[in-house]
Amino acid sequence: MAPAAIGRRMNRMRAVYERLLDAYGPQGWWPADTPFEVIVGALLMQQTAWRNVEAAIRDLKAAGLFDPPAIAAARIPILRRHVRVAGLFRTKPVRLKAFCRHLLERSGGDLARYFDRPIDEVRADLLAQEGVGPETADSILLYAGGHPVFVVDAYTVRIGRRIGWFDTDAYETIRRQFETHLPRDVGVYREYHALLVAHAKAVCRPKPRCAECPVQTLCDVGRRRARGRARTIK
DNA sequence: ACCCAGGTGGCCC
DNA sequence: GGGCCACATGGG
Repeated sequence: MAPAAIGRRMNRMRAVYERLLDAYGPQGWWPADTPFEVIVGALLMQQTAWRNVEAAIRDLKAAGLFDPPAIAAARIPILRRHVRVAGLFRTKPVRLKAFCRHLLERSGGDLARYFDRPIDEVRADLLAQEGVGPETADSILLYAGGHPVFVVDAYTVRIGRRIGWFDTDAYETIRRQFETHLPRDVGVYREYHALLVAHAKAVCRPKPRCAECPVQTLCDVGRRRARGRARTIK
């Protein structure tokens, strides 16, 4: 794409960011006290309402099971009891425990040390863990490790498609698009992703509530797509 | 009684 | 590369 076109796309992505920020305010994500809590939340969150993840985290804390050594040493039936509320209870406890064991082996459970490598190396290491796909890996990198990667989730895909920014759900394609057109800034990446989630929960639902949409800019762009002017950026 | 939730891994072609 | 499926609880 020509530099001028990249510039226009960049301006539009930043304009939408400003609109979202005006509409919903700073989200201050990720909602966690420590990097480790980000990791636990990311592993339990998959395909589950956040409310239930919070309950599971509270339960684990109350049981004294909230650091890598404790979880790595816990028996699966015990872990299962505490995370059951987060669903998928046959896989999540096993993956959580295995991940903590890996953290211990890799860096003695020291997360600062774990993340202190080139992004690509940490990302590959995360993706090699059972139950860690691209979104979970990038959530951990961005919100726990402070690495500048843009997180793509189902909400990002839904909103982006409706706006007409892309016509695909290919994770890497969409991630590259955001990272290409935004400044490489951890703060912006964190806030943008959180704002997209806020927007999806508020009005950009499976059945959109466009009449109540406080971010008219998005609707304007959406109308362009409705007239067949959408373009997928390669 | 549905549908949905901040996915992932295992299939298949 | 893409499409479909099971996984499991809890809330609307």
